[in-house]
Amino acid sequence: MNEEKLDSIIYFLMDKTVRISKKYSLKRLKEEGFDITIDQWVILLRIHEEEQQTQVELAKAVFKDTASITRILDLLHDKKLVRRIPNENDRRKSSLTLTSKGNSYVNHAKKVVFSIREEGIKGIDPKDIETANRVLRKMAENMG
Amino acid sequence: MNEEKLDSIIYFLMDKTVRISKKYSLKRLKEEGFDITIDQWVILLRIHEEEQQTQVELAKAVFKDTASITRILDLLHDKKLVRRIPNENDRRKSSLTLTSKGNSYVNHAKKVVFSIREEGIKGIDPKDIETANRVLRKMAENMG
DNA sequence: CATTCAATATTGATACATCAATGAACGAAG
DNA sequence: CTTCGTTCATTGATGTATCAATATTGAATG
Repeated sequence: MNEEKLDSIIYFLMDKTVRISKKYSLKRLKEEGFDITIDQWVILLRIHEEEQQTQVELAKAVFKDTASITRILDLLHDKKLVRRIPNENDRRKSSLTLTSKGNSYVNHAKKVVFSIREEGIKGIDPKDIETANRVLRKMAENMG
Repeated sequence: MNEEKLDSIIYFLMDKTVRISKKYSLKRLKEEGFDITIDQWVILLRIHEEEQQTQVELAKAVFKDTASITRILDLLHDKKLVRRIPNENDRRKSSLTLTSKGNSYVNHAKKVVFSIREEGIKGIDPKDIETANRVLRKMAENMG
Protein backbone atom coordinates (compact mmCIF):
# COMPACT_ATOMS: atom_id res chain seq x y z
CA MET A 1 0.00 0.00 0.00
CA ASN A 2 2.36 2.73 1.20
CA GLU A 3 5.01 0.69 -0.42
CA GLU A 4 3.93 2.32 -3.65
CA LYS A 5 3.91 5.66 -1.97
CA LEU A 6 7.57 5.31 -1.03
CA ASP A 7 8.42 3.93 -4.47
CA SER A 8 7.30 7.20 -6.00
CA ILE A 9 9.74 9.27 -3.98
CA ILE A 10 13.01 9.59 -5.83
CA TYR A 11 15.10 9.82 -2.66
CA PHE A 12 13.76 6.55 -1.37
CA LEU A 13 14.12 4.92 -4.77
CA MET A 14 17.73 5.97 -5.12
CA ASP A 15 18.61 4.66 -1.71
CA LYS A 16 16.81 1.39 -2.29
CA THR A 17 18.33 0.87 -5.72
CA VAL A 18 21.82 1.64 -4.50
CA ARG A 19 21.44 -0.90 -1.73
CA ILE A 20 20.09 -3.51 -4.11
CA SER A 21 22.85 -2.97 -6.63
CA LYS A 22 25.60 -3.16 -4.02
CA LYS A 23 24.18 -6.37 -2.69
CA TYR A 24 23.80 -7.79 -6.16
CA SER A 25 27.34 -6.85 -7.21
CA LEU A 26 28.77 -8.37 -4.07
CA LYS A 27 26.96 -11.62 -4.72
CA ARG A 28 27.90 -11.78 -8.41
CA LEU A 29 31.52 -10.94 -7.74
CA LYS A 30 31.69 -13.62 -5.11
CA GLU A 31 30.17 -16.13 -7.51
CA GLU A 32 32.94 -15.32 -9.97
CA GLY A 33 35.58 -15.77 -7.29
CA PHE A 34 36.30 -12.15 -6.42
CA ASP A 35 36.25 -11.38 -2.72
CA ILE A 36 35.75 -7.65 -2.96
CA THR A 37 33.04 -5.01 -2.51
CA ILE A 38 32.13 -2.49 -5.20
CA ASP A 39 33.40 0.34 -3.04
CA GLN A 40 36.76 -1.40 -2.92
CA TRP A 41 36.50 -2.07 -6.64
CA VAL A 42 36.04 1.60 -7.50
CA ILE A 43 39.14 2.52 -5.54
CA LEU A 44 41.13 -0.28 -7.11
CA LEU A 45 40.08 0.69 -10.63
CA ARG A 46 40.80 4.30 -9.99
CA ILE A 47 44.35 3.52 -8.88
CA HIS A 48 44.76 1.30 -11.91
CA GLU A 49 43.76 4.13 -14.22
CA GLU A 50 45.88 6.75 -12.51
CA GLU A 51 48.85 5.60 -10.50
CA GLN A 52 50.89 7.68 -8.11
CA GLN A 53 47.91 9.53 -6.73
CA THR A 54 47.75 10.79 -3.17
CA GLN A 55 44.83 9.82 -0.99
CA VAL A 56 43.40 13.29 -1.12
CA GLU A 57 43.36 13.22 -4.91
CA LEU A 58 41.79 9.79 -4.88
CA ALA A 59 39.16 10.94 -2.39
CA LYS A 60 38.20 13.84 -4.61
CA ALA A 61 37.99 11.66 -7.69
CA VAL A 62 35.63 9.12 -6.17
CA PHE A 63 33.84 11.61 -3.96
CA LYS A 64 34.58 9.96 -0.67
CA ASP A 65 35.90 11.19 2.65
CA THR A 66 39.64 10.76 3.24
CA ALA A 67 38.75 8.77 6.35
CA SER A 68 36.85 6.28 4.20
CA ILE A 69 39.74 6.10 1.76
CA THR A 70 42.17 5.28 4.56
CA ARG A 71 40.00 2.42 5.73
CA ILE A 72 39.27 0.99 2.30
CA LEU A 73 42.96 1.15 1.44
CA ASP A 74 43.72 -0.75 4.63
CA LEU A 75 41.47 -3.56 3.43
CA LEU A 76 42.95 -3.56 -0.07
CA HIS A 77 46.38 -3.58 1.48
CA ASP A 78 45.47 -6.59 3.62
CA LYS A 79 44.45 -8.33 0.41
CA LYS A 80 47.88 -7.50 -1.07
CA LEU A 81 46.35 -5.54 -3.93
CA VAL A 82 47.62 -2.03 -3.18
CA ARG A 83 50.83 -0.45 -1.94
CA ARG A 84 51.33 2.92 -0.26
CA ILE A 85 54.69 4.31 -1.31
CA PRO A 86 55.95 7.26 0.71
CA ASN A 87 56.28 10.37 -1.40
CA GLU A 88 59.86 11.54 -1.93
CA ASN A 89 59.26 15.26 -1.81
CA ASP A 90 56.55 15.48 0.77
CA ARG A 91 56.66 13.03 3.62
CA ARG A 92 53.01 13.59 4.55
CA LYS A 93 51.81 12.14 1.28
CA SER A 94 51.90 8.61 -0.04
CA SER A 95 51.60 7.63 -3.69
CA LEU A 96 49.31 4.75 -4.38
CA THR A 97 50.12 1.91 -6.73
CA LEU A 98 48.79 -1.55 -7.41
CA THR A 99 50.80 -4.65 -6.68
CA SER A 100 51.21 -7.06 -9.59
CA LYS A 101 48.49 -9.12 -7.99
CA GLY A 102 46.36 -5.98 -7.91
CA ASN A 103 46.97 -5.37 -11.61
CA SER A 104 45.92 -8.79 -12.76
CA TYR A 105 43.02 -8.69 -10.32
CA VAL A 106 41.69 -5.54 -11.97
CA ASN A 107 42.06 -6.98 -15.44
CA HIS A 108 40.13 -10.08 -14.55
CA ALA A 109 37.42 -8.47 -12.46
CA LYS A 110 36.81 -5.76 -15.05
CA LYS A 111 34.91 -8.11 -17.34
CA VAL A 112 32.71 -9.29 -14.51
CA VAL A 113 31.94 -5.76 -13.35
CA PHE A 114 31.01 -4.69 -16.86
CA SER A 115 28.63 -7.57 -17.27
CA ILE A 116 27.05 -6.86 -13.87
CA ARG A 117 26.46 -3.31 -15.01
CA GLU A 118 24.75 -4.52 -18.14
CA GLU A 119 22.53 -6.89 -16.21
CA GLY A 120 21.32 -4.06 -14.03
CA ILE A 121 20.24 -1.79 -16.85
CA LYS A 122 18.90 -4.47 -19.16
CA GLY A 123 15.71 -3.49 -20.95
CA ILE A 124 16.07 0.23 -20.28
CA ASP A 125 16.16 2.76 -23.09
CA PRO A 126 19.63 4.41 -23.12
CA LYS A 127 17.91 7.76 -23.60
CA ASP A 128 16.09 7.25 -20.33
CA ILE A 129 19.31 6.39 -18.58
CA GLU A 130 20.78 9.61 -19.89
CA THR A 131 17.80 11.48 -18.52
CA ALA A 132 18.18 9.76 -15.16
CA ASN A 133 21.85 10.69 -15.11
CA ARG A 134 20.98 14.30 -15.78
CA VAL A 135 18.44 14.28 -12.96
CA LEU A 136 20.92 12.76 -10.53
CA ARG A 137 23.65 15.21 -11.45
CA LYS A 138 21.29 18.14 -11.00
CA MET A 139 20.14 16.87 -7.61
CA ALA A 140 23.74 16.44 -6.51
CA GLU A 141 24.43 19.97 -7.63
CA ASN A 142 21.39 21.35 -5.81
CA MET A 143 22.40 19.80 -2.51
CA GLY A 144 26.16 19.58 -2.78
CA MET B 1 39.29 13.99 -16.22
CA ASN B 2 38.08 10.62 -15.03
CA GLU B 3 35.84 12.50 -12.73
CA GLU B 4 33.59 12.99 -15.71
CA LYS B 5 33.97 9.39 -16.62
CA LEU B 6 32.58 8.30 -13.26
CA ASP B 7 29.82 10.89 -13.46
CA SER B 8 28.50 9.19 -16.56
CA ILE B 9 28.04 5.84 -14.82
CA ILE B 10 24.60 5.64 -13.30
CA TYR B 11 25.69 3.39 -10.43
CA PHE B 12 28.30 5.84 -9.32
CA LEU B 13 25.94 8.77 -9.74
CA MET B 14 23.23 7.13 -7.65
CA ASP B 15 25.64 6.36 -4.87
CA LYS B 16 27.12 9.84 -4.91
CA THR B 17 23.73 11.54 -4.99
CA VAL B 18 22.39 9.41 -2.16
CA ARG B 19 25.36 10.31 -0.02
CA ILE B 20 25.03 13.99 -0.85
CA SER B 21 21.32 14.04 -0.10
CA LYS B 22 21.71 12.25 3.22
CA LYS B 23 24.38 14.66 4.27
CA TYR B 24 22.31 17.62 3.14
CA SER B 25 19.17 16.43 4.93
CA LEU B 26 21.09 15.84 8.12
CA LYS B 27 22.51 19.33 8.02
CA ARG B 28 19.20 20.99 7.20
CA LEU B 29 17.32 19.04 9.85
CA LYS B 30 19.91 19.99 12.41
CA GLU B 31 19.62 23.64 11.43
CA GLU B 32 15.89 23.43 12.07
CA GLY B 33 16.47 21.84 15.46
CA PHE B 34 15.78 18.21 14.66
CA ASP B 35 18.43 15.81 15.88
CA ILE B 36 17.61 12.90 13.59
CA THR B 37 18.90 11.18 10.45
CA ILE B 38 16.74 10.63 7.36
CA ASP B 39 16.90 6.88 7.87
CA GLN B 40 15.43 7.39 11.32
CA TRP B 41 12.94 9.81 9.83
CA VAL B 42 11.62 7.28 7.33
CA ILE B 43 11.01 4.77 10.11
CA LEU B 44 9.35 7.36 12.29
CA LEU B 45 7.05 8.53 9.50
CA ARG B 46 6.16 5.00 8.58
CA ILE B 47 5.08 4.22 12.14
CA HIS B 48 3.12 7.44 12.21
CA GLU B 49 1.23 6.43 9.07
CA GLU B 50 0.58 2.90 10.15
CA GLU B 51 0.62 2.11 13.85
CA GLN B 52 0.69 -1.31 15.43
CA GLN B 53 3.05 -2.75 12.86
CA THR B 54 5.53 -5.48 13.67
CA GLN B 55 9.20 -4.96 12.88
CA VAL B 56 9.06 -7.44 10.04
CA GLU B 57 6.22 -5.55 8.40
CA LEU B 58 8.06 -2.30 8.89
CA ALA B 59 11.22 -3.78 7.42
CA LYS B 60 9.38 -4.89 4.30
CA ALA B 61 7.70 -1.52 3.87
CA VAL B 62 10.91 0.47 3.97
CA PHE B 63 13.01 -2.23 2.37
CA LYS B 64 15.50 -2.63 5.15
CA ASP B 65 16.95 -5.60 7.01
CA THR B 66 15.28 -6.48 10.31
CA ALA B 67 18.68 -6.07 11.94
CA SER B 68 18.82 -2.48 10.77
CA ILE B 69 15.29 -1.90 12.01
CA THR B 70 16.19 -3.20 15.45
CA ARG B 71 19.10 -0.80 15.70
CA ILE B 72 17.29 2.24 14.35
CA LEU B 73 14.40 1.57 16.73
CA ASP B 74 16.86 1.41 19.61
CA LEU B 75 18.02 4.91 18.73
CA LEU B 76 14.46 6.22 18.34
CA HIS B 77 13.60 4.60 21.64
CA ASP B 78 16.54 6.33 23.31
CA LYS B 79 15.15 9.60 21.97
CA LYS B 80 11.78 8.76 23.54
CA LEU B 81 10.00 8.88 20.19
CA VAL B 82 8.92 5.26 19.80
CA ARG B 83 7.52 2.50 22.02
CA ARG B 84 7.62 -1.24 21.50
CA ILE B 85 4.48 -2.79 22.89
CA PRO B 86 4.52 -6.57 23.26
CA ASN B 87 1.90 -8.23 21.06
CA GLU B 88 -0.94 -9.91 22.97
CA ASN B 89 -1.42 -12.89 20.72
CA ASP B 90 2.11 -13.63 19.65
CA ARG B 91 4.83 -13.03 22.16
CA ARG B 92 7.54 -12.99 19.50
CA LYS B 93 6.14 -9.84 17.97
CA SER B 94 5.98 -6.29 19.22
CA SER B 95 3.65 -3.59 17.90
CA LEU B 96 5.24 -0.26 17.27
CA THR B 97 3.69 3.05 18.25
CA LEU B 98 4.86 6.61 18.61
CA THR B 99 5.03 8.34 21.95
CA SER B 100 3.19 11.64 22.16
CA LYS B 101 6.56 13.29 21.79
CA GLY B 102 7.06 11.16 18.69
CA ASN B 103 3.76 12.30 17.25
CA SER B 104 4.37 15.98 17.60
CA TYR B 105 7.93 15.47 16.41
CA VAL B 106 6.66 13.97 13.16
CA ASN B 107 4.17 16.75 12.62
CA HIS B 108 6.78 19.43 13.03
CA ALA B 109 9.57 17.75 11.10
CA LYS B 110 7.30 16.87 8.20
CA LYS B 111 7.28 20.43 6.88
CA VAL B 112 11.05 20.61 7.02
CA VAL B 113 11.49 17.29 5.24
CA PHE B 114 9.12 18.31 2.48
CA SER B 115 10.95 21.54 1.87
CA ILE B 116 14.29 19.72 1.83
CA ARG B 117 12.89 17.45 -0.84
CA GLU B 118 11.84 20.42 -2.91
CA GLU B 119 15.23 22.04 -2.62
CA GLY B 120 16.89 18.91 -3.95
CA ILE B 121 14.82 18.65 -7.12
CA LYS B 122 14.56 22.35 -7.84
CA GLY B 123 14.84 23.20 -11.51
CA ILE B 124 14.18 19.67 -12.74
CA ASP B 125 11.33 18.87 -15.12
CA PRO B 126 8.82 16.62 -13.29
CA LYS B 127 8.64 14.49 -16.41
CA ASP B 128 12.34 13.81 -16.13
CA ILE B 129 11.96 12.85 -12.51
CA GLU B 130 9.28 10.39 -13.50
CA THR B 131 11.62 8.95 -16.09
CA ALA B 132 14.38 8.68 -13.50
CA ASN B 133 11.99 6.93 -11.13
CA ARG B 134 11.07 4.45 -13.83
CA VAL B 135 14.73 3.76 -14.54
CA LEU B 136 15.50 3.24 -10.86
CA ARG B 137 12.54 0.92 -10.36
CA LYS B 138 13.54 -1.14 -13.37
CA MET B 139 17.13 -1.43 -12.16
CA ALA B 140 15.93 -2.50 -8.74
CA GLU B 141 13.76 -5.10 -10.40
CA ASN B 142 16.60 -6.35 -12.58
CA MET B 143 18.91 -6.92 -9.63
CA GLY B 144 16.52 -7.56 -6.79
C1' DC C 1 1.28 -34.19 23.54
C1' DA C 2 5.97 -34.15 21.60
C1' DT C 3 8.86 -33.27 17.91
C1' DT C 4 9.96 -30.50 14.21
C1' DC C 5 9.92 -26.58 11.31
C1' DA C 6 9.10 -21.62 10.63
C1' DA C 7 8.85 -16.85 12.13
C1' DT C 8 10.38 -12.85 15.13
C1' DA C 9 13.66 -10.15 17.09
C1' DT C 10 18.21 -9.56 18.66
C1' DT C 11 23.23 -9.73 18.52
C1' DG C 12 28.07 -10.17 16.62
C1' DA C 13 31.28 -9.43 12.90
C1' DT C 14 32.47 -6.70 9.22
C1' DA C 15 32.15 -2.76 5.78
C1' DC C 16 31.35 1.95 4.81
C1' DA C 17 29.60 6.75 5.95
C1' DT C 18 30.07 11.12 8.64
C1' DC C 19 32.37 14.56 11.76
C1' DA C 20 35.83 15.86 14.91
C1' DA C 21 40.31 15.56 16.75
C1' DT C 22 45.00 14.26 16.25
C1' DG C 23 50.16 14.12 14.82
C1' DA C 24 53.36 14.93 11.49
C1' DA C 25 55.28 17.63 8.05
C1' DC C 26 55.27 21.57 4.93
C1' DG C 27 55.45 26.63 3.87
C1' DA C 28 55.39 31.33 4.70
C1' DA C 29 56.33 35.24 7.39
C1' DG C 30 58.51 37.43 11.02
C1' DC D 1 65.44 29.78 12.58
C1' DT D 2 61.10 29.93 15.02
C1' DT D 3 56.32 30.47 14.94
C1' DC D 4 51.90 29.90 12.81
C1' DG D 5 48.66 28.23 9.80
C1' DT D 6 47.66 24.55 6.42
C1' DT D 7 47.67 20.07 4.48
C1' DC D 8 47.83 14.97 4.70
C1' DA D 9 46.70 10.82 6.71
C1' DT D 10 44.96 8.45 10.53
C1' DT D 11 41.95 7.46 14.40
C1' DG D 12 37.76 7.55 17.46
C1' DA D 13 32.83 7.93 17.95
C1' DT D 14 28.59 7.10 15.97
C1' DG D 15 24.99 5.56 12.42
C1' DT D 16 23.63 2.29 8.96
C1' DA D 17 24.24 -1.89 5.94
C1' DT D 18 25.09 -6.85 5.28
C1' DC D 19 25.20 -11.82 6.68
C1' DA D 20 25.19 -15.37 10.03
C1' DA D 21 23.94 -17.21 14.32
C1' DT D 22 21.00 -17.23 18.29
C1' DA D 23 16.85 -17.50 21.59
C1' DT D 24 12.21 -17.58 21.92
C1' DT D 25 7.90 -18.63 20.54
C1' DG D 26 4.23 -20.38 17.37
C1' DA D 27 2.24 -23.78 14.35
C1' DA D 28 1.85 -28.06 12.16
C1' DT D 29 1.99 -32.80 12.12
C1' DG D 30 2.65 -37.37 13.49
